Amino acid sequence: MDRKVATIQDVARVAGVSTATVSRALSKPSVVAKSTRDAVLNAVAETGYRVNATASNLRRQRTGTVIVLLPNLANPFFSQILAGLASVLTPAQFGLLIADTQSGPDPEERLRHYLTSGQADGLILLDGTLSPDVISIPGRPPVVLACEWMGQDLPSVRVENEKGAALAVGHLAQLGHRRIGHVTGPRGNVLTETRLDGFRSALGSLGLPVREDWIIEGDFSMDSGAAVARAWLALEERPSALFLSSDEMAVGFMGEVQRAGIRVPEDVSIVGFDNIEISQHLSPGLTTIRQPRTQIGVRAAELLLAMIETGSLVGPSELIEVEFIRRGSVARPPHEA
Amino acid sequence: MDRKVATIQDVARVAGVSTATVSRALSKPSVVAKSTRDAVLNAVAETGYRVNATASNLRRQRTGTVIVLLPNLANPFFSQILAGLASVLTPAQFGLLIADTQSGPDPEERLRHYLTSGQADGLILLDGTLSPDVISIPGRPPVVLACEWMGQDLPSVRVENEKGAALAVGHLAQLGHRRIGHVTGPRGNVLTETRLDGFRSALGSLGLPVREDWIIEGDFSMDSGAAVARAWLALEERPSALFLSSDEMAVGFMGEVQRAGIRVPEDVSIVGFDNIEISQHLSPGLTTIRQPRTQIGVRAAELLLAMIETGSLVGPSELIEVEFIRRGSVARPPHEA
DNA sequence: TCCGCGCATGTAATCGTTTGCATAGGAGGA
DNA sequence: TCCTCCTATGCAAACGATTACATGCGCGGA
Repeated sequence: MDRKVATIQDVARVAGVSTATVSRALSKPSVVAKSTRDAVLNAVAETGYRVNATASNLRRQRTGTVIVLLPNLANPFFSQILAGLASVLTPAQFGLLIADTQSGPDPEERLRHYLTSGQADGLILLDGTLSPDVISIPGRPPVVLACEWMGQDLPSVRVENEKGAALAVGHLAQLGHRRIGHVTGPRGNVLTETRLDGFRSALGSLGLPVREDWIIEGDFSMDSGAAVARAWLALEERPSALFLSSDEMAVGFMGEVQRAGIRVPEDVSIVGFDNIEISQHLSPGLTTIRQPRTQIGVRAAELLLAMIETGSLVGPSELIEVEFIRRGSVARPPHEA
Repeated sequence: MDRKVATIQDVARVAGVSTATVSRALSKPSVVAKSTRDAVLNAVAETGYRVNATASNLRRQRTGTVIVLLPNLANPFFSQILAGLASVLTPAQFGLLIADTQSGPDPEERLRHYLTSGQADGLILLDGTLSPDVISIPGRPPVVLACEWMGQDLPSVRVENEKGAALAVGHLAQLGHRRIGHVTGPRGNVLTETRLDGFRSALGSLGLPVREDWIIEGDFSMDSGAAVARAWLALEERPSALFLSSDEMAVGFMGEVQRAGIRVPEDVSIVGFDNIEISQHLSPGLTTIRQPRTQIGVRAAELLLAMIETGSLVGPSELIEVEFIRRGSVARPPHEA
């Protein structure tokens, strides 16, 4: 009896109806009579039937797969967004094809490949470095951006990056800091540029000078934070406070300067961005801008599902709020009032 | 011409052969004559044909999907293993269905569900807390454990956990520590138990006493590390060195005691386990046992692919080596010689 | 010259669902 | 009573690939 998995045929036989009715009873229950619906459900229970997703997908001309393109899976920031994605996509019976753009040679080419291969019903882009040109490919599946992306009006989930930068700078200025520096992500990345813009205009509106030599390029990683710390230590004139475009860089920076004997926050104030889990466990705790990462993933997945459902290539965008979180890594500046 | 995606029929027509020949030319090139093979390949190039994975899967009675069951996707430790898995599975045309056991109500039930649903060609288990009973389900797909699992002879990728514990304890003892404590993961978890066993027997073979009140239960998380720190601070008699079963707990512990004014390593020596990225960026750097996480994922995926290939439920197991990494968080004990 | 063997290819069934179209039967209005 | 319309169901054709089996052809040995 149970040597093989039950098919829809078995259910139909047991319930004494046709396979069409079984299919309908399961997918649109409203169109079948209550009595037959019950008979079908009983037969399903009796046979242990589970619909074969592959066959269903084939017939319905979909793949049941969503591709996620991200720069680095090992980065906890992305993996938490991924957790949000999975929590929506998995219950909706979609598989996740994860493509790490760092691991291959040509990310742009990979993106183009996925858009044309018909391997997925939709695409979620977490890599802000990819060029937006490719999305004009005809016949491509719906795409949602879960990171900012320049000048594109694709559906996206965005974060209030400018506001985050303004919150950081505003708090530092309020404490009395006038010499405020910034550590960016890699140039060209949209997160980098938006936060940098926010930083610049926040300084401007507070009447504080923008010192270009205090804007230092990093790449969001802890290693680059440590490298920036060494550069900062070598400056003749140092900013008294630093806003870093990611918590990871802030961690790397703080560790490196502490090992060099600098005290945080007495000698330098530090503000990060992200509120990764570790931020509250450092000594001192890291002041930062919180982004709800899981929520970003959840919303992006919901947006994409809606587009897949309707077969549309356009859709709404979502703005996710940020929040300033004060911890021990900031204080009044050392010398000035 | 290109208004729809090309099917194998189109290729066959263009190449002037049957669909069977096209299929063979692509999947087992050796059985078709060179001339026809070339004709087929040209036709493929001309039409832009890509095999429809869904149809192929249906016919071949597979799903093209591998399910990964892990306790917490947002944990960088697991996401890095996931990166290793993806780097093997994605090129092999397998999708990844990620199931977070924390997000649902009944993990055991979920596992049973996945084993019976026929939704996947294979399963990878990263959650050491799940009970091994379920694997006796008839007709289940192949399973690989990428974490230790008690007394099971399922194919698995294991790490030298006992040896790691021994390395940690050995190093501390060599520095002169005689009062060494241990912070475990959650009880019942296999990693927890193996490392605890390693800790106990290492102390034993060094002739050092095992103080049960110095063995404190955590749950691998930073938060629990901080909680343990508060417990440690409250002890009348404190161990001078602590081996923690995860770097995350060590981070939480170190941050908390530092904020309480304790100096690391002058007042207490700390050794973690994992070598997560942040370990080297802390101040002081965290001494730890390195586990190559990406490699664990890669090997697990390779093992599973081999089993899927051969249709076998058994396979070899793999032992991954660990390495002791000394950083600033350990020193000679404060009082004793 | 004929037979048989093996290689390369074609024919067609099959995987398990979904769904457009056809149909039966019942209700309700004239 | 008859006709119409609607609802619930069945029939059968897809979806696109793979593969067992059949076939045709050429070549070598007897």
